[in-house]
Parts: sequence; C-alpha cells; structure tokens
Amino acid sequence: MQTERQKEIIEVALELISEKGIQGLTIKNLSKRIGITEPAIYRHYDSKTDILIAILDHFNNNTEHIFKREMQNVDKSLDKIAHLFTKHFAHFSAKPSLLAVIFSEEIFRNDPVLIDKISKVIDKNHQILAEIVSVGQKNGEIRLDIEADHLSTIITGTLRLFVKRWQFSGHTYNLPEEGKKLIESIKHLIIK
Amino acid sequence: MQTERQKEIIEVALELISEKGIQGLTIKNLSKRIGITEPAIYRHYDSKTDILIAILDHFNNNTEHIFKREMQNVDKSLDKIAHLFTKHFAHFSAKPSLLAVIFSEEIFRNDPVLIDKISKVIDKNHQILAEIVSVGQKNGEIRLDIEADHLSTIITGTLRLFVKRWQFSGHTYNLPEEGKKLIESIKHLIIK
DNA sequence: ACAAAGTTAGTGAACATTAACTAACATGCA
DNA sequence: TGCATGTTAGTTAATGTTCACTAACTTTGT
Repeated sequence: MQTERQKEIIEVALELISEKGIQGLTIKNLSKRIGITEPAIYRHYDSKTDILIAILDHFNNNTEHIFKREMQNVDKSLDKIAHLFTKHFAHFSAKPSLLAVIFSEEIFRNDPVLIDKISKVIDKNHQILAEIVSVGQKNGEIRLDIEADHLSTIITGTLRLFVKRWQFSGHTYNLPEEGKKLIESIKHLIIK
Repeated sequence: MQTERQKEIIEVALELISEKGIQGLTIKNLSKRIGITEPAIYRHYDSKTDILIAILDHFNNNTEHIFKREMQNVDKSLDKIAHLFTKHFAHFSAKPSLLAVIFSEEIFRNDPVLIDKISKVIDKNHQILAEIVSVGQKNGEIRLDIEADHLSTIITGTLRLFVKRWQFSGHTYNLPEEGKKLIESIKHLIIK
C-alpha cells in the first residue's frame, strides 16, 4: 500500500509533468512544491525510476478498472465502446495531468523496465477493445467486413488523437461534450 | 541553405532521438558520433534550440511536399488518401528516425517557439486532409453522414497509432505491407 | 594571408543521489 | 511509571556526473 506522502509525491509528480513535460519532473521541483527537502523524497521512494514506475502503475490500475467494469456492466457491444469513450473523456477532463503522462510514452524511453511496462499496457488495452469488437461482430451489432483488430486500432487511434489535440489546444473546449459527437460518428462508422 | 555539416548534424540528431529519445540528444553524443568535438558543433548551429528548430523544419518541408504533391496528382479523393498513407508508410519505413520526432510533440515542450511551430504543423495537415475528404464527399465518393472534420481525425488518428505501434514493436514487421491492409479497411469504412 | 572549422581546457548550473545528523514519536521492559 | 531503544521523517552539506556553452588557440584549404 501507499502512504499519504507517497500518494502526495505521485500527485505532485503528475502535476509537474503535466505543466512542463517530463523535464519538469526533477527531485528538486518535486520536493520544493511539496515543501520538503530533496533528500526527504528518498525516504519514500528509493529512486526517481521508482517514482515513474508508481505513476505507471497508478495509471494502469485506473484504466484497467474502467475497462474491466465496462466489460461486465453493459451487454451491447456498441454501448460498451461508447461508455468506454465517455468514461475516458470524463476522466481526462477531471484530471488533465494524467494525459501528459499517458500519451507521452517517449518519456519513459530511458529505462527498459519502464518501456516494457508501458508496452504491455498499450497492448493489453488494444486486445480488450478488439475482444469487445469481436463479440459485437458475432452478435450482429458491428460490421463484419473489417477485422476486429483494425477496428480496434481505428477506435483507439481516433480517441488518442482527439484527446491529444484537446491537450494541445490548452483545454480550450469541452472534451466530454465534443467527444460525444465523435463517439456518435464512430458508432455510425462501425455499426452493421 | 544548409551546409553539408549542418545536414549531417540534423541527420545524426534524428538518429540519436530515434535511438534513445530526446534525452539521447546531447551535444556530447552528437559530436562524438560525428567525430568532432563539442564546441565544433557551435560552428554550425548557435544553440541546441536552433538544432531542434532545424529538425522541425526538415520534417515540415518533407510532409508538406508529400501532401501538396498528392493534392494535385491523383483526381479521386479515395486514391489521394490511400496514396497519402502509402507514401507516409514508405517514408517512415525508410527513415524510422523521423518517427521518434514526429510523434513526440512533448519533446519540444520546453520552448514556446518550438511548441508553436509543431502545433501549426499538426493543424495544417489536419486541415489539408479534411479538405481532401470534403471534396470526396462532394464528388460522391465518400459517405456524407459523418462530417469531414471527424473523418480526418479518424484517418489521421488511425495512421498515427498504427505507426506508433510499429515503432514500439521495434520495427519487427513490415510497415508498408501491413499498412496496405489497414488502408483497405479505412477505404471500406469511409466509402459511400 | 585569411577565413572556416577544428582543437583544448574550462565555465557555472542542474542533475540524482548519499552521508551524517536530529527531533519527535513509539515500543518494550524493570 | 519511567527509562532505554528503535523508528520515522525530516534536515544540511556534499558527492560525482552531465549538461549547454565559451574563450583562446591551432590547423587546413583556397
């Protein structure tokens, strides 16, 4: 389990990355914002890499939660996908700091441990979505002329670019609202 | 115009970013690989930021070329889009070093000049593609029930994620070949 | 002979991390 | 109860490394 201080460190680390990119995440900045000295950070995490790992785990648990719950709750595949989008938009809108981390895999390129971890996350999410699509195809909800794997790439790719553009705009428009329209377009696109 | 040495510096800089991410691009690494000393770099570029700007310009010129030529050559919109994909795949396959830069906008977060530059590039490309789609809709080639802007996001997002996944896999499969299949899927998706 | 392109040697700043120490609090035992 | 011991979470000071960049000098090609 995480202590209060550990949670605080992760939260502030996300803030810093969100504000200034990965280069803004230094032990100095981290400690300054929390209000303790640099070495004190090492009472809670052994190294900076451990902090980054904790961030990845944090994100991983979060989406895994969303994905898995969505798999069970609704029964129509199209609704599942729509819900997935909506949940993500709401999530990002409430906590934009996560965004800067999630869509910046290059950030973790230094460490082989980190790159392996994030690779697996991406792969897993892709496979879960492909599975949902595949079920939808068997149910007769989703078109069959395009393989589930491609549809999953199309859906995820669209989501990612859309959110990224929102991030780049400085969050100037309403993500969940505009996202709703995009979800409708995607539904039309993949429906049988 | 660029001197031979300047071209070499940009090329090697791309290599380094490709291999180790932005943190791999240091004046030391750069000079070592070229085979000169660090201060010699400053005979050719005034600062590291100037090198990053040159990289962005390099990329900008490249895609602008591809996009603009494609706008004129073929007359069917669907073929234009297919060609655009194919060209990009071939381009990235031949020069994977570009990839690490193009899809890593966070890299440039330090400098406001750089972030403004890359924002404009992304926006411009999106608009060009949206325009192609829009023409295709008027011609009766592309479905009308989804707005051109959304279709452009869907197409670009798919392309980006697909290429990114290839990059993440360590270029283990054939990008142009697998890409061809994805292009077919997208064609089916947006055709009227 | 002169300018371009290189060198050596160094700068100060930032980086993650460690060492040594301390105050406050908790635990165990006579 | 009260002292001894240990733990937690912080401090100051310093380590070695890497960073981008500079001043001053040398080589090289026209």
